[in-house]
Amino acid sequence: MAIKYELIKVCKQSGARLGRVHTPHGSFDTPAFMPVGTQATVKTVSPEELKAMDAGIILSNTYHLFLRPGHKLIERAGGLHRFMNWDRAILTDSGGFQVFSLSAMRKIKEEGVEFRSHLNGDRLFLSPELATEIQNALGSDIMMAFDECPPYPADYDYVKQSVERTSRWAERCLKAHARPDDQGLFAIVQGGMYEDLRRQSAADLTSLDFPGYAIGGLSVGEPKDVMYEVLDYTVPLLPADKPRYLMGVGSPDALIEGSIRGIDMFDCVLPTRIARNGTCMTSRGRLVVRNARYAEDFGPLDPACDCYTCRNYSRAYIRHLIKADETFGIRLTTIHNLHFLLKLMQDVRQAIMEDRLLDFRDRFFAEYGLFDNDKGF
RNA sequence: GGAGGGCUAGCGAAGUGGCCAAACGCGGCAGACUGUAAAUCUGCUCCCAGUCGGGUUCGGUGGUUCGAAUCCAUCGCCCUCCA
Repeated sequence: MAIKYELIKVCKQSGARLGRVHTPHGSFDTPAFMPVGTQATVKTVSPEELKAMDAGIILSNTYHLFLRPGHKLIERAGGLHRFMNWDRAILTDSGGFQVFSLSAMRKIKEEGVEFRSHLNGDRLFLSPELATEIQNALGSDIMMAFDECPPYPADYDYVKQSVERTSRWAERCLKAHARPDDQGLFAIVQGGMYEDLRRQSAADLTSLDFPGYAIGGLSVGEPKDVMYEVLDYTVPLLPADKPRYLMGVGSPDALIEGSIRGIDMFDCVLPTRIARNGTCMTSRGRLVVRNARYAEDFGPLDPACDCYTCRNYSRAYIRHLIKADETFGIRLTTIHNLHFLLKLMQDVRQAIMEDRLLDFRDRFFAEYGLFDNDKGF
């Protein structure tokens, strides 16, 4: 087995899990946040910078690399790790999310999904077998099963057939998987906001014994309390000896709430995307550094932060760079936001170790508020 | 001295009798962003009210007209060419 989960400790106060996931490219501690590098790069930052901020695993994307530059090319380059000069763990998403995000230009069939390339309109076809073959060629440490991520809201009958198809597809991925000793294949539990469908999905997939399980189809527009409710009844359906991965979640409050509910892995484009759009995560809430109020603010983004950006640059300077379209500006905000989340997860792990994650959450929220609130300090 | 062209909202630039408070771009202000079609997208950007609505504009002034950024006269300023 390529992927092993080691449970280190359960927080007595919250039930959260402290653990370690072992991969062919090193281990990472959980709960963990995984930066997203869709096109074989975490936008604007180098592998060295990612390591400096303690990223142990990053994401990449099957659909995007299949289109460009092509998985065969990456295979010839010696695999994705070598191609992008990243020697720690890589998780590749299967393209299932693109079934959701590119819904206007694809058609779902039992065999797979027909896409029109978002780059040039080419007709493409992605199936469980092809998504698996591509990920085998890329050589990621963790591969994801090709799933269908239904939108929110979606009616019960639709989600039910989607769950059943996702289960059939997961089984096909498992069969097609050519390198189980080198790469772990995770299945994705769907079921929308319907408890019995989540139960059905989890039962289907856990019977196939994957080395890890993801929860998909959340953070697609539903209210946060709905997402937490789904987690409350879905996480307990997953085996305790395997990592549990909540896909697409990355606001600071949700990382803490997810950890409390027993999630081990998270990924999200939020920190990197909002960074490029001039918004920063700070210990005191969201800070839109491009706002005029920071034009002459010569202090750091977050006084409580010790990242490269906060140690060396002011809000006024970063605002100037972003307003002037200088790429260094979005590099600085990206570095800060990633550091912020990675550090947050370190703090979460420490709190689990000391059985005080609920206390930590309360203190964090008192300072931070919810992600939506800009305290604008 | 002569001939021609021009002056429109913070900037650039359309508009050449009514559908014009005036396209579009830039700049400015704000918002959104959650397994990345995103260094993107959306809204606002003369003044007051801020839902309706009201007021003052298209170099200045004076005309023509039911009606003028648009036509006429005149003044000012800018640019090009010839002397």
